[in-house]
Amino acid sequence: MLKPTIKDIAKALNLSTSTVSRALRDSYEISSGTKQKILEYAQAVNYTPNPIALSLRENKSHSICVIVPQIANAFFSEVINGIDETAYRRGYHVVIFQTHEQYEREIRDLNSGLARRADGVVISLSGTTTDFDHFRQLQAEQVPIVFFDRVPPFDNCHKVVADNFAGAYEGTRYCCPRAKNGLLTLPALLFCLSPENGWKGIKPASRTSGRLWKRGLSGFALFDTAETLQTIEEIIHTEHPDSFFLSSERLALYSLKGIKKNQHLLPPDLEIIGFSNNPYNGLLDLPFISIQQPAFEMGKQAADLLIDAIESRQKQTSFKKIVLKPTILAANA
Amino acid sequence: MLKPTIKDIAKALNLSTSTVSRALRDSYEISSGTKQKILEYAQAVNYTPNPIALSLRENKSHSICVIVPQIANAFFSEVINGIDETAYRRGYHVVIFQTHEQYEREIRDLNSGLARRADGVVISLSGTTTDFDHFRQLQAEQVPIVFFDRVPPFDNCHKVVADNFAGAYEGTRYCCPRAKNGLLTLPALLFCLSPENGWKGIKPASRTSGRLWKRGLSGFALFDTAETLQTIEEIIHTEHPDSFFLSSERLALYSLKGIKKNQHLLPPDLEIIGFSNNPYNGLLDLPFISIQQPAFEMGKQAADLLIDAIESRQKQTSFKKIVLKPTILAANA
DNA sequence: TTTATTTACGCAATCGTTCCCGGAGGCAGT
DNA sequence: ACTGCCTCCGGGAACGATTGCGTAAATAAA
Repeated sequence: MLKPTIKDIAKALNLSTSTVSRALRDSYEISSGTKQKILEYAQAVNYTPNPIALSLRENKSHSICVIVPQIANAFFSEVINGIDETAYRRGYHVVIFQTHEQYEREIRDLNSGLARRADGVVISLSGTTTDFDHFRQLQAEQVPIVFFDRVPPFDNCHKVVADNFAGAYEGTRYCCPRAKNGLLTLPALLFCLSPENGWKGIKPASRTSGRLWKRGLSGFALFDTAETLQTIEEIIHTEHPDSFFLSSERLALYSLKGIKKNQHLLPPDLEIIGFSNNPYNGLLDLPFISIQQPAFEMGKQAADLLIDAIESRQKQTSFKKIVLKPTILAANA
Repeated sequence: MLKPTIKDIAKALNLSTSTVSRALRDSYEISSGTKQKILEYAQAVNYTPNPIALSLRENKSHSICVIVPQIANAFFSEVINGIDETAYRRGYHVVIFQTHEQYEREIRDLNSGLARRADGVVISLSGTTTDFDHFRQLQAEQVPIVFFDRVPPFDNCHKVVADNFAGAYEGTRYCCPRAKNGLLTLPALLFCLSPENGWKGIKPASRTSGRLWKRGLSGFALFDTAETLQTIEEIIHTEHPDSFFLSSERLALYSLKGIKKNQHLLPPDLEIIGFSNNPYNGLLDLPFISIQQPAFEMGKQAADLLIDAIESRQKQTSFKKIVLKPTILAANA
């Protein structure tokens, strides 16, 4: 049997749909006798309101659109977990989209999420997004939107980020004192970590210790796993670094593989530091000091911020930026 | 400005909504002149059909409901990735729910997913689900549903699983020949791996090598991370095993932490084997042989199976069971 | 008894779209 | 000229729910 509708109930009880609807919403206009009859019958046939009909009427879907570069990633999946936690608690559904680091898919995901009348968007920018007109557009249309982790370079929007400056600073301070031949970084994602914060986070620390800094390759080639591996191997062979700074989760994994494979070429007191939320970090065979972003908390706060924005009917004028502290996890801890 | 509707276009061009609708669907009943005018105008105002209205009319949402125990898990997030891949390709949206291993939430997730008129469900059972009436109910209501990995013990449903028998068999064969004091397993999830397969997978291997097998604790306490850690430490202190079989991703992580912490109590040629999809497995400081389930492929196939079922209008009478081969990843490979 | 007020419900529009009818006008065949 | 048949388009119901408005009956106030 198909899902019963209000019409079915009305017909069965010889009432009008308006009466049934009002009874179900416990309106004062309906006598308690009628109310009870309707409630009982609805219970009996297991009536549930059709949210699609409601969405159509109210132009609201009670769902939020979550757009991330990739789901299968320790950081993003934990953020999604946090978003889900809050959304579930506050009665929203979570619809997921992946950009696979592609600007074009970001646009398409955004369009298709909003075509479905998502009430708002939580997003972490794709690695190839350098143009932000599509977000300007959404802002003009008053679509509630919250950015997390990889955020756009302008201020009039809600943001939830980790304090990557502090993370990188503390992390490199931890690492540098023992670094001898320089610190090498693969800054593929640093522009996302925010250009002003990522490098600032590293630079002061490096000046403190007075070490040589050298950039590795930059750019998006490093999103490709094979290329990451190849790049790190090249660097190892030509530069013989004794320390590494790995600026993102995805980068970390394949860099570590490359380092492990060529470990015989590297000094025994090798230092590696990087952003990573992988839960296995404490169990690695490599001296990997990870800067762990508070992913779950970021997700929770981003969702709360978004739902607050959705539910406050008034036009957004002020914007929040929430900054959370990362934690440093020493190798083999 | 709000999204333009068919009605807006009709009004602007002095036509009826029927004509506009037909023109947009390229109906033969509309003259090419009119058609072109409508198409051009639609393009100009950036018209996109309202999928909610369509859903209401067709009683179809073009979205699939995905229910997993947890998102932030290397295995499940990769499965979701696979589901998303297929769903995106075939024009469906993915709505995610987590049970957190709770039967009650499984019921609620199922209800709320279907209340939103999801066209079908892809699900991996919660660890505390022992009763399957809710699925029987859905089957009676002809809701398309595909189970993966943790599947119910009856046959008349679609399933996508890894060949855990082969995985465990191969894995233990790999491991056992060198095991001396017996193999110890934490079978918390083995009932999910399917009672007949999980243990069968281990037993033949153990008989082959003639070793002693001993069960660790069973039950759901092991879903709790702190308790997993405590349990594994107890086992280490009392049993002094020289090998471990860890039957799930979540179990693996905390067991490994316990093993690492107490490594000094264990023999140097320790053997550990278990199901795990963590990408860092090859980089661990422990001799962990992981049985990797083809998570992405499982997700893809599950989604294809589901969408096929959704789109074949006829009542399902035969059911598919897809079995995929796991791969064994040697330690430090 | 008449009038005013409340109680308890029904009617119909609305959201955006599709699609079954029906119908006007043009053209050819008889 | 009459019938038949296309071509091209509009009217209106339907999907499921909510809600402003109207109104009958019941009750209260005069």
